[in-house]
Amino acid sequence: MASVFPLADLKASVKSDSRQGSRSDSWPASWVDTIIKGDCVSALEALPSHSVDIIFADPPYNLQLGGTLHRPDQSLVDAVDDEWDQFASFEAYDAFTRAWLLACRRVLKPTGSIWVIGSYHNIFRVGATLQDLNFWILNDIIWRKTNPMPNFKGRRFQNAHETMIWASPSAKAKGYTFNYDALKAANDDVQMRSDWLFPICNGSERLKGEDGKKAHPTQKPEALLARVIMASTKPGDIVLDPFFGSGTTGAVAKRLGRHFVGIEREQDYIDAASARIAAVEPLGKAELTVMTGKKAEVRVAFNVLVESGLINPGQVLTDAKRRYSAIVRADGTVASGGEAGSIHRLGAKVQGLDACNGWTFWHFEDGQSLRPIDDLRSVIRSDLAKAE
Amino acid sequence: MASVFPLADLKASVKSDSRQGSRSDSWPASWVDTIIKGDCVSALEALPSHSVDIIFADPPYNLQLGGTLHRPDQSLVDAVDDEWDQFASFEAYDAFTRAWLLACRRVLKPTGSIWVIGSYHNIFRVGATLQDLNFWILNDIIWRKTNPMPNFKGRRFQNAHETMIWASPSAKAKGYTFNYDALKAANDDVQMRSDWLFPICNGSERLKGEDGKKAHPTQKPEALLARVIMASTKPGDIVLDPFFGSGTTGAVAKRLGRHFVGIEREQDYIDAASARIAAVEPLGKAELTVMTGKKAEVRVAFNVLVESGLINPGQVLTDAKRRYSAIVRADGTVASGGEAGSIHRLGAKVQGLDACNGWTFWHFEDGQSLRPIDDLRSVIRSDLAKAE
DNA sequence: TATACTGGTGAATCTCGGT
DNA sequence: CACCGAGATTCACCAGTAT
Repeated sequence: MASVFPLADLKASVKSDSRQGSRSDSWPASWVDTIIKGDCVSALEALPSHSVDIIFADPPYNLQLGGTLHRPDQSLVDAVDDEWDQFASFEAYDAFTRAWLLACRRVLKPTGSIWVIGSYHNIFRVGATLQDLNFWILNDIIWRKTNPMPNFKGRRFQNAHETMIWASPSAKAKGYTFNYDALKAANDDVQMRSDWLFPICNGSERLKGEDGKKAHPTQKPEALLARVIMASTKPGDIVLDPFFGSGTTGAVAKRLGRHFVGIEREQDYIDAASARIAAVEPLGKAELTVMTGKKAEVRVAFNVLVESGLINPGQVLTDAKRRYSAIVRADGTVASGGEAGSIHRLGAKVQGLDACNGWTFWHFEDGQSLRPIDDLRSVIRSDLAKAE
Repeated sequence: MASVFPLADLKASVKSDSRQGSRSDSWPASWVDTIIKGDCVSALEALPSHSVDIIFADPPYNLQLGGTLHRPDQSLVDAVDDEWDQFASFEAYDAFTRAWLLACRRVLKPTGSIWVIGSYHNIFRVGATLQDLNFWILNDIIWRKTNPMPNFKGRRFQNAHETMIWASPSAKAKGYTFNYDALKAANDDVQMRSDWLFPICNGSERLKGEDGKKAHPTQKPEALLARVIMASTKPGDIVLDPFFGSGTTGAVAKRLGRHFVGIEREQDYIDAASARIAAVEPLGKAELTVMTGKKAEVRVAFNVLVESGLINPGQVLTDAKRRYSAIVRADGTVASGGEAGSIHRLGAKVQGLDACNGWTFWHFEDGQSLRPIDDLRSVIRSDLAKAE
């Protein structure tokens, strides 16, 4: 399991397979459940046509980072500045994308489908290229991260998600696998949505080198791959990953009773992935119904009440005994006597305390009575519950 | 308010404005707070350069030239499965996208930013075109729908989100507005993420025609626009919407004390939007005050504390744990063990770091407790505020 | 043994004004 | 344009150590 296949050997082996006639004669093919060492496009071109069921691709994102970035405590952010992520221009990136996607399409069965993950740096280019090559987009899927890295300089929104595109090889190809009922059953009997919530990969799941440092800079969480594979493959299918990296795709495929093929250039990554996959124990048939992921959290912030019109800008809030009052502003902050801030900060400030729960401290007029604004949060929450 | 401006009249008016010299002579310009009737690109080309603060665009995502909206509907999918036609229509869509984005960039101030919303049918092409035109993507934002349309056929994931791209006009343009502190305060004191949760627009907010049918097929919720506008504009800014439709952008901009400009071809939509905007009551100045953080405070240099006697030459400063100490000198520098410099440089040096905020690092004795010298800066600032 | 505290870190296109 | 220096800026989670 997880043996390494130098590209030259692969070519000879595929040739010999084809000489023996129909594929079933030599099933499983020599390259199944191996990591092919070599360039992504060359390796894809060495594989037989229409031979894999799905492709999961995590290509370089082409990040364009300025200098170094420090956290507020002055510690250095360990950025992805590897050579393999550098491209000279958008044109170069597009040519690369086109080449590997074309090679993927030849290898993919007509009944197969392809997943590509990326961030705003590259995903729009990937998506447009997929369409240009007449792939047919089935969904874009949002991986919402429970614990993303913050924006340290406060100049943008916290980049809290990545995007996956799921596509079939052409508009006419309707035979792709989609385990709708299993997903629905696993999702409390409602349809699986296009936004998924998972933590990023760290802790014991994160592969570490002998130096204790992360073995790969962009290791994806197994839960994410598990949902992808459970959604769009059947047991025994072949899952190809042309940018194998730390081998998450292979590890999850093996665990879920699927075959894998990885393509990877760097020996260090191949070594880490081989050892990792060797340690994986496939699940029994009965256990293959898992991974519902995290239930969507029901955090409701104060600005949601303002944006939804339950609280209006200009409205006056008071504490339960009407000793303090504050005015709601359109930006979702509250103001009182020259001071302004969040419901929590201002509640603390007017009382001269360090902290305060603004949800229970501030009240609004409801007819003749005062009610805590927390009551309105309950309204939002029950709306959300109905919706989900 | 919300008067309609035929394109021919607009051209004459802008010409006459420019003859009068500086913009302040004719402010607000004739085209502000109006709906320009006409083709999107022609209307944009008639507006002055660098004249609007942000652009919010909800472009059509029909990939056919005919103008019918593309929906993920089986019959329409079948209609475009000819590969050549499909490629031709992508090209046409790209040319259209390029044209209106270029026209937008000329009209946008260098300190402005642009938002574009779309779904997987068009957003990848829009994003790639933005990058090709050297717009600089700041974030992609996911609008998660609480109540999306179900997927009836059970062949895909429920399409439960749309994507917005937020971009500045170039990588070098750093002056865009982002009300980070207000967003954070409104979000229970944690920074705002890139995934936003809102219901789709229905119920009483949804504009209906006399026949009781929806007036516009893709009316966006006001809450979504409110967050966009509160995040990236200041009161009094001009918000341009080149695909005005039912006028959500104009209605929210007016309510939030911003100016708007809409461009729309169809008279029915113009009529609906005009009436809608006319009924909007703008909020007052107090409600529209945007919370700001330290970055917006007046600068107070350390030597001001020394000159005003709040800190005395010879006084000893330490860090919070009394591991490092420094002596204040009369010129407003501090010295420690042969080294000297600004509070920031010396703070960095004693810790062996590249940078340090001396205001929060250095403390002074106040009775038995240590307080950061930043507390004294607040004293100066409140004195300054009283003096005004 | 349980709890509290400290330190580390993750695909990041992350300041701004003056000279 | 470049360069310089002031000084502003983080969330969730895990692991290891101290109480």
